[in-house]
Amino acid sequence: MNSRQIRQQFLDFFASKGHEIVDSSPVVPLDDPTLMFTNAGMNQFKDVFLGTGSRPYTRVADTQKCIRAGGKHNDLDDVGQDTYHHTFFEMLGNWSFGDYFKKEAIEWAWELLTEVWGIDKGRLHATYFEGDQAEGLEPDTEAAELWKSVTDIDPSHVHPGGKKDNFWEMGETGPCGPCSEIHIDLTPDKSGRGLVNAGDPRVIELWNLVFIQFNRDAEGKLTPLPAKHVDTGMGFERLAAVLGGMEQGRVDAVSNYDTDVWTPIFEAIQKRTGAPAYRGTLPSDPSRDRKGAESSEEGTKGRRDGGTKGRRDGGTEGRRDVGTEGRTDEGPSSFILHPSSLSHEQVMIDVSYRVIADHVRCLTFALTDGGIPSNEGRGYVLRRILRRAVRYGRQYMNMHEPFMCDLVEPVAEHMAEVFPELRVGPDPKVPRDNVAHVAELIRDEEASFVKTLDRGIRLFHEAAEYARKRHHGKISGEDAFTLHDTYGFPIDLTEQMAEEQGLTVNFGEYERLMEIARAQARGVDEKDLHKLREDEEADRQWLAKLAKSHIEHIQEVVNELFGDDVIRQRILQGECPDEFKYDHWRNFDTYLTCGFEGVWVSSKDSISIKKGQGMRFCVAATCFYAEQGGQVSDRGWVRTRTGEIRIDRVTRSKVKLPGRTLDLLMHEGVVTQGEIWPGAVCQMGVAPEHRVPTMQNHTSTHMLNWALREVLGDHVQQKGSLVDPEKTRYDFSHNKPLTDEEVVRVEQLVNELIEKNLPVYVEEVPLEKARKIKTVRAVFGEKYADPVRVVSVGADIQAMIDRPDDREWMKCSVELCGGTHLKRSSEAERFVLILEEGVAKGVRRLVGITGEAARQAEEAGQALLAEVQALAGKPPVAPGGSEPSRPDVRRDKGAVPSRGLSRRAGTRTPDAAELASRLTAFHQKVNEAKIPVRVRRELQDRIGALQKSLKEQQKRAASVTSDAVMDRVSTLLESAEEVAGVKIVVGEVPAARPEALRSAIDWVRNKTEASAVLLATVADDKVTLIAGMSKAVVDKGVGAGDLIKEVAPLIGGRGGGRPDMAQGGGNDPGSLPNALDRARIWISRELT
RNA sequence: GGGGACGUAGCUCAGUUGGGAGAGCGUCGCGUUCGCAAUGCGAAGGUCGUGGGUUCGAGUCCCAUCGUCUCCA
Repeated sequence: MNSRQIRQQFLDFFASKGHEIVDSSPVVPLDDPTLMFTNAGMNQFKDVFLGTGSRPYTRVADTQKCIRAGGKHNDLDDVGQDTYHHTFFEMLGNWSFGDYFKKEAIEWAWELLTEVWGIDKGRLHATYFEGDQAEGLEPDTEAAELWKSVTDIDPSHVHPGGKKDNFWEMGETGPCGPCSEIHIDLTPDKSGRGLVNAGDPRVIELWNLVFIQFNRDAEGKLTPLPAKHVDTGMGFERLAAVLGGMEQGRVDAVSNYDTDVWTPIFEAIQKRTGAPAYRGTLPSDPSRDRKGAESSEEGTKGRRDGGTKGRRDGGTEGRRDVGTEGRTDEGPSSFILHPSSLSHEQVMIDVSYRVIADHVRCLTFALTDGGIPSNEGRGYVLRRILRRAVRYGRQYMNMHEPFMCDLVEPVAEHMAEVFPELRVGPDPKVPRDNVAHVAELIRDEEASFVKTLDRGIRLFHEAAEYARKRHHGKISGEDAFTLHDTYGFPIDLTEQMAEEQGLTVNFGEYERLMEIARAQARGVDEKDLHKLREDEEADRQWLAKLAKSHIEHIQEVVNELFGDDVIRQRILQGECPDEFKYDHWRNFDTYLTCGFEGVWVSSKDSISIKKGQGMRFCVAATCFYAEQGGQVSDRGWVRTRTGEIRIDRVTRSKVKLPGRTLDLLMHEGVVTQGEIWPGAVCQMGVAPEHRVPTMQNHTSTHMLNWALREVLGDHVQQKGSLVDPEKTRYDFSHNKPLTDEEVVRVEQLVNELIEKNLPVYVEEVPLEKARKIKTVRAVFGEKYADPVRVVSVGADIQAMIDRPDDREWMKCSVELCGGTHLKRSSEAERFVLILEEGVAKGVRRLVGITGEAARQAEEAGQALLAEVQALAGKPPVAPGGSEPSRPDVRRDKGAVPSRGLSRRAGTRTPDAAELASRLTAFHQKVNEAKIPVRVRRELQDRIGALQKSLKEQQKRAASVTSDAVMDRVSTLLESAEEVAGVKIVVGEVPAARPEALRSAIDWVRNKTEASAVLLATVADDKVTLIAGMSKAVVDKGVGAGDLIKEVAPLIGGRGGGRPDMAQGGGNDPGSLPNALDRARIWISRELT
């Protein structure tokens, strides 16, 4: 029986019991940011258990892709060390939503295990919840009795279990209940009954049946649920191993890796790496050996049994390892094998097989479902998983080039039949060559990890050098920590490399630092989290109170206000109908129930909220749009007989009441006139200056989305969007910047739709039908209501439903959307893209504006274009452009500087300087301006060109001023005084850049045997001094730095530098002549 | 969410109380050679991520911001 059959038999079995068989939900839950990865079968049904969602069926079963890494359940460090930890696995499960309960769950589990799969009943044990006094929970005798009555289990195989193992909770609050686990005894003689729940690998849990029957509230109190649910989970890989082991008669040595779930992947690994074949050996005691494994805290769960289970087949004794005998506590020899023919390296090769196979499966599924390796969050977990595998491959299989990417295809080949998304990607409507896509992502990651490793190796050598010379051959814990913390160099690699060089690592110190760092991150985190929880809790309680009061009060008045029976009924249920937001948003009569200003105010309290005070309140029904689906909430006003409120924001808050959950629409605002009494009839309206541009932007977002796919291709997927009155911001998958042509084309297509004055169709349609329409855009991972609202620009929705496959619809924007839209496309007036940028690898962001704002952006763009034209139109005439070439003084040190240009030089420099500053200012202006992308790009090109030509001018100007300086300096040199064989060159020179002065000094020093030079220039009332001394002068003890220190104070400044070259300055040009005189005197005195 | 590091030439990087922006590779030019490889000489190439601040003077110090890497949760 192969694994494929086992999976199918499970599904078939529950189908035969009336279960709907559904697909696994994506393993990367893009729509649930609180959850890193799907880590249990029930994840996709969470809303059902919480009472916030429902399904068209009450019995369901599936095999769910799960990842346990990085979150609360983190098995990453254990993978490879034993036979049963995985980062990725399948969870088989069956559920009942208020349908069957304990009896059937137990009966069917027993039937499947014993009758369908024929597991020896003598090996099966069941546990039930023994009760908990502190919680006031009774033992689950119901389950215990059922085991004995509906199955033929040996009654002595039914064991009680404590809260830890037999009471399941989703979180700190919420649905929970007792559970009953089925364990299997793998001891050869079936003697394992004492080992149930003892954490012994010989008796392991196979299937967990959870009976959800309570709800835990914020105070920790448990109340029975009206609808009781069943939630079960059975690890597929483990099941396959157990069934396989029984079939082959080696129950005492089952390993998850010895099944056909893994063998094809192992074969692919061997083929790709050329490593010796997998032999199934295990490290004797992984927790004692950090080699090749992440360091881990002592006593990590699941480690205690590491060496007791070996694989034994084909009679080869060497494949077994023995856990305890001869164990040493240090050094590389702590893997003890029996017989001793297998070395540490050979064992690590087997560990590597398991690590690589597990991780490549995990990555293939995660990346397929939309995960991307990155440096934070779940992406970072994926990166770490990849790196862990790559490191094992590198260390033990000698793979120094990307290889993980080549294993994606074998995984797909093996599993795509069950999970077709491995071939075509997560969205069958947008098929892609997923294997190539995933392999490419992995290849990139592998390549960049090699970079990180190389950098780490370099730093390691520095640390090793220091250790050898100064630290008795011991790499300090601090260095090891820095290598790990800052440069991501794994500690075990540091240790291994140290060992190779005969060095050791101060591991204790490293761990101490690591612990401090950990505690720091956690401490802060916990504090924040605590605060957040408290705030949330306070708010939650307030909302619950408000909701209760709202419902009570609304009963009394609803009849006076709403004639429509259906709507009245909904209001009475506590719902706040808000469909009025689409068509009646300008003016709407409703009823305001509760208010808030620091304290909670009930509708019946005779307390009013006065002018200037803020409030949050509910209404019977509303015409306001609440924040949702990327569109911001409306703003507007509410008026009662006594006062007026300005509404700034409307949010949707879930409130849990006994037995149900309410979606409260909370209006937030400030009283602007009079006072407001809770419980008043009121009139409300949305501010059109806020709403209209928002609608323009939202409808344009849809047209943009469509245009992008037209221009760029079908790979364009929405990655996020934000619509407010100012703009629409749209993130989408695309791996390179849009070209100028693409930007123009996209904008043009949208504007064409606007000009066509197309009607915008809106209709509520059954989800199933809506999804069938060709071209309909749904956001991947998003959950939609049923029926769903379909919004189309230009295509009649009924016609689309009638002919969903018609290619005609590809020419139209069709989306599932609950937002507010225009009636006709022309109301958007005009569409302009004002930003195009990258926001993450493979994701671009566009920002568009419409209507009046778009027009203004166009105008601003044209104005700037005119401005740049003006800047370019009258560039200062380049001086000396047509002059005959001059000797370059810096190159030709002996040349006499040419004369005759000095008069011009001083006057030309400011022109270039002015243009430079104007250009900088203009650049700044362009950066801040709200202008079309295409205009911005053109402006940037123009600015770049101007900067280039400006630079050339400046260069020419600089060479002119340096000529002027050289003129002056050569005059100074001719008339220079000589003291003790040293030419003293001191004087003021024309304004020039410091570089020109320095090269002039170099020129003098080269020209003379020995010289002391001090040059000064004045610009903008500031004096710059530069001094230089020949080596001979420095040798005499006369330093340039000393000279500057002597002179600079005289002109009200300071300075300093090295003996051979120094700079200084001041802001008193008036006293410069005096200062220069003093300099000459000082130099002469120092020389004699 | 919290911590650390890094942004300098096309690439890889150096730049030490704040005082002349550098190296190697690559590119280009000129030699040596029948030609190639090899090699000699020479040159071009930099808003030191961006914006403020301190200073006579900032790649270097301070603040902010963007980007990249990395550890922890």
